[in-house]
Amino acid sequence: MSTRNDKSGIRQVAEKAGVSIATVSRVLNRSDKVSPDTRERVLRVLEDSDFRPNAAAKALATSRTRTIAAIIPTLEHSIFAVFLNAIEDELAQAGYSLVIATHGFDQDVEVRRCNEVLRLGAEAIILSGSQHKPDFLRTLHNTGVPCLITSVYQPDYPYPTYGYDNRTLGTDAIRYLAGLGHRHISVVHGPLADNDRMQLRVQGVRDALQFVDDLELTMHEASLGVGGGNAVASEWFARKQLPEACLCLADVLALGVLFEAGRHRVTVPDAFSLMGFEDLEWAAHCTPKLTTIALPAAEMGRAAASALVARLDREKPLDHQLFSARIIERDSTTTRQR
Amino acid sequence: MSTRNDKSGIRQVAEKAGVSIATVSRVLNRSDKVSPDTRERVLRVLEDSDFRPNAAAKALATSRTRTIAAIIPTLEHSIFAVFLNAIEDELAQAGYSLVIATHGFDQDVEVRRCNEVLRLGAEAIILSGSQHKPDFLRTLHNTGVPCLITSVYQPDYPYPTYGYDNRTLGTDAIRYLAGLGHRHISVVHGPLADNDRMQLRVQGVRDALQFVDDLELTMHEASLGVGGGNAVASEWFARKQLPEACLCLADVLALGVLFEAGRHRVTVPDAFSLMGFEDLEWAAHCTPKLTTIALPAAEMGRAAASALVARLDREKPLDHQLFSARIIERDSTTTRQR
DNA sequence: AGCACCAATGTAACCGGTTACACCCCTATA
DNA sequence: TATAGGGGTGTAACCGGTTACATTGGTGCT
Repeated sequence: MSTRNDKSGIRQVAEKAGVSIATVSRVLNRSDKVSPDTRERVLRVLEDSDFRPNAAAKALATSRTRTIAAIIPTLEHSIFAVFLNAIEDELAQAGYSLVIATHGFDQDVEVRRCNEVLRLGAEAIILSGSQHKPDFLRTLHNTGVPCLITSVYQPDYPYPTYGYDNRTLGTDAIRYLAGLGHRHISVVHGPLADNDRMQLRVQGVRDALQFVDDLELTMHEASLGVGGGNAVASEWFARKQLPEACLCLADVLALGVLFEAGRHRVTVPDAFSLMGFEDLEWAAHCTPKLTTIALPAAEMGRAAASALVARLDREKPLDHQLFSARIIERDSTTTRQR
Repeated sequence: MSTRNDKSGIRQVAEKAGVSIATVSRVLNRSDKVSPDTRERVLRVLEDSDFRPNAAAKALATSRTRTIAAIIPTLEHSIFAVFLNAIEDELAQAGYSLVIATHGFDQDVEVRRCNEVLRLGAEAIILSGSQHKPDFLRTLHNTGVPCLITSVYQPDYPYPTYGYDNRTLGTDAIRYLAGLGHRHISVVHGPLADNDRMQLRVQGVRDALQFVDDLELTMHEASLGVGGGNAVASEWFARKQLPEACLCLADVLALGVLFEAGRHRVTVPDAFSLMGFEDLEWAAHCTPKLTTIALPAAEMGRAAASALVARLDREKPLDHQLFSARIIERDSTTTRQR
């Protein structure tokens, strides 16, 4: 129940323990050359004086803040939440703190937010996606602050990427559906502006045209949410023209399509095969259970965090890393009955 | 393309502009007494020298970090993501940064994480729920760091709460269902341990017994996820005993119940009325559209953030604030046919 | 005894800003 | 003309740690 105005700093502790501030600092940090009994004495004082080291002072003296920033589009897509949760957990274990900044898919805001966290002292930056304001990455690189691009994997990219091969996965998804006998596939994707992950998936989908004969694709853009999926499917019902198969490039879109189908008393996969992308928590529990591509977001977050920690603590250079996503076959897809 | 080793600090800027560091600092902060032309000159130098003020130094000198921390159970429940997104946005506008720490519903971890962010220099803390480790709040209060309890509203609580009246909302939900003629209601809730919001809702549900005659409640605990809802409903189908109405104290649980019903070719609300709690994005888009209680999480986050900013910037004292949630009647509930 | 050496500890400079106070110079007033 | 007043600016102390270097005292060797 210490009263106010103790101003318990390292100097107060030093005085109480009858040693110099240097010794206290040494006890606080490396066990470096401090005699056992002195250490004991200092530790004892440290115990009951509620000393809380001033991070700003420490940061100023050492030029280390032990803070890493993640700059993401939004927290409201669960996939980012899962990703960040893993990062936060991993960083906490390594004694680092996470600062989160969101930009709402706006590249200008992203630059602004990045400058803010840099000013704040972030020692490393986790970015999402490879598409950024021109020069942004170069400028960032010039600051000397390590930076990791996540959610995409592009080994030829000038900065290290940790992520999935969104493009190939898009192709894989179509090939999978084609393998079930589907040739006319409706693809529902989210807004493409400022979202390169989505763009890559779409590109991958288009690539499939080269591999699959007689393939016909119909693209639909929808807002990234269950409502977006609803809207697209609702169109189909309005014109009474259902797809043979539907690939949604985000699980939430698939959920929207699924619900809309239910609203029209149409069941999946009887009426059409439905496939998602991401494998969010509910995908394994919906009806029918959703066939989708499992993105190991948590694993990626964990790896990104520990790579940056290794970079900062042990100078370990950053490299690209691919996280393999795989198709999870569940009940929402079926072979085409001819 | 500034080369390395510029070490652009306030002293370098001062030198380049031919003024003293005090003047640069003055230009950087309040417009306080600096002659227009001097300011102009300094600003010009500031322009092309990529000067980035050192936040640690500033924090050390001013004892201000302009950082606020939010300590929440997990990012993986969308409701928290929505909440944080709003906080982050609001803080960014006020020039504050948000540090996020999660504790995974573990009170000991919560204390630990709180100490970390405090050490890091958080000037205010946003907590979730009123249930914490004994003495935690008192100790926190003794540090002098303003703290806001969110997600609950308890005007008699010794620390300011910003939130909903979870208990009354629980009662309201049951009364609403009772009003539709339902008397035998199955209530599905998430784990109660270390989650007082859930406990309050359950308590509120029980309170309803005093207001509604012949009311019969059956409580079911489930893990907080779609899978949890599945499991509970699956039991009902296994023993072929469906509820007349089902209240899920979290939307995800309702989603699980809904999907399980679909799996057994049972439609809602024909077979039973289903009601959720939270109003997540998809609730307005599922089939049937879910009747639920809309928690204004974003509004609450925004208000919490700006209250703390007002407290820090203008000494405005914190108080309790109630956010009214209301029942959104949609299609998953119906009157009981006798 | 004298000396080298080393471990333990203290002193003080330093990190990069902020800001109290001193100072200078110019104008208004007596 | 002497003086007070005040705006603009600079000097230096300070924030609370870290750490290079100095200092001290003890041990082992010749």
